[in-house]
Amino acid sequence: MEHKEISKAVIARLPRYYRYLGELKDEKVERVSSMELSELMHVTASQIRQDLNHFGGFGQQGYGYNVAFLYDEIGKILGLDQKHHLVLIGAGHLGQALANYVNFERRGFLIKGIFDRDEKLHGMKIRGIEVRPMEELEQFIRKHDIDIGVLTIPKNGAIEVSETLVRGGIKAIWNFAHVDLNVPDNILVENVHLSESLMKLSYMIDRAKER
Amino acid sequence: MEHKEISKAVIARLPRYYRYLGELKDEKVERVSSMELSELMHVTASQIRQDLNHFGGFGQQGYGYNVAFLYDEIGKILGLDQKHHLVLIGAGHLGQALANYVNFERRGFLIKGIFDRDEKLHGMKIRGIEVRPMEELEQFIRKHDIDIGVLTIPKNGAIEVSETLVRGGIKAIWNFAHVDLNVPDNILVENVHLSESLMKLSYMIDRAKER
DNA sequence: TAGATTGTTAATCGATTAACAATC
DNA sequence: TAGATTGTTAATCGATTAACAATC
Repeated sequence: MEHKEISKAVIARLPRYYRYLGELKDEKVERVSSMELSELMHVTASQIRQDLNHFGGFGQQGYGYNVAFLYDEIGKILGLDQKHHLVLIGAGHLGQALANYVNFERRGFLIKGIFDRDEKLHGMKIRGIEVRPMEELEQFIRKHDIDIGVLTIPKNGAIEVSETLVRGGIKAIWNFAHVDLNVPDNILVENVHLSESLMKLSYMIDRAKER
Repeated sequence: MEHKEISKAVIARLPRYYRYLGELKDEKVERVSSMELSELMHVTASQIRQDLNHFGGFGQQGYGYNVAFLYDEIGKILGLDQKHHLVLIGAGHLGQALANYVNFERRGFLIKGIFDRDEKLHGMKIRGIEVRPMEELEQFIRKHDIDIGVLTIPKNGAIEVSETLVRGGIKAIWNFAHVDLNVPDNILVENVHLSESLMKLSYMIDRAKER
């Protein structure tokens, strides 16, 4: 599959297509046209076709798209046909929320280890996974071939832990700490800054009021 | 303050400016130029100036921007000088993570009530806030002048609860459930779809591999 | 005043939408 | 075959970057 730098905007829309197609598939819908999908998702049919064509022709003229096929193809594009090994750093509520979220596992994201600074938590099990001390983190990544580190710790420790993750050979960091990590270029970072999301909402509320 | 439809992209960047300015302020930095900030944040100086000028001239030629002043101004734009009243629906791990996050409160986001379907949780207190039954939700919103409903429940219940929130007179919904809510136009929705965020990361990992 | 740096206009770049020929 | 709908090119729209005059 060739690809000449697909824009972030396109990629950001793929999971949403995937979700809608999954729902259609569950409803046993066999085919869908870009126009039907467009009405369902409130985006233009043109955008759907344009987006999908970045990855090759999944549809068929006069017919539309086969739901199950397109669902699988987008899944492959998103790498959901592969297993990813994660470690979770920070066994607080947020960490536990993620660890308990069954759907991640269903999509191939397997939490292999959980780490926390607090020794009172060590040995405790969350969904069968033991909480380990930070000292073991670097070794653990190496030994268990971990792809993704999930940072659910306060921002103070985040930078230091991100360096440990990098030393261990992680490929990507899913960062919930409210800092921008400064990692080498080949390490991928996806930030989830919840307070920034809330501030956006706050902005919108105040504007809406004025009208 | 006039404003002619400021784009979402600009607004999405404001909280990040706010964060960096807060840090500079804590370090007792008095002034900052768009170029200094640009290097710190890895964005163009041009973009910073362009963004800020949507809201009026906060800087001064030959000087730059006063950190404390700009911090406050952006805070006001984001509505952080005002109190917002929230209710949290879903007292699971994610809900508890949010309820325990002190910084929200510091920024004026006050959790007034927590609701859950599970009656075993009723009466339990999270950071001093009692968990209440869903039946009381609509009344509670009206009575306590609630702005924002936070949905930290599985997607099955989310649509129904969002309707209750709307009936109660909520202004905005911070939605962590993996569905798109279909609410009236005047209700604002900010989605946090964690699994979609993780899928983006997965996509990037698989691309990086191929090179 | 001279130097620095903003505010703002103009140029570029990229993403979205529209249109339509290709084709199932 | 005729009708439908894609794949794809072209047109539009918007966002980012560059440039520079205004001004502190």
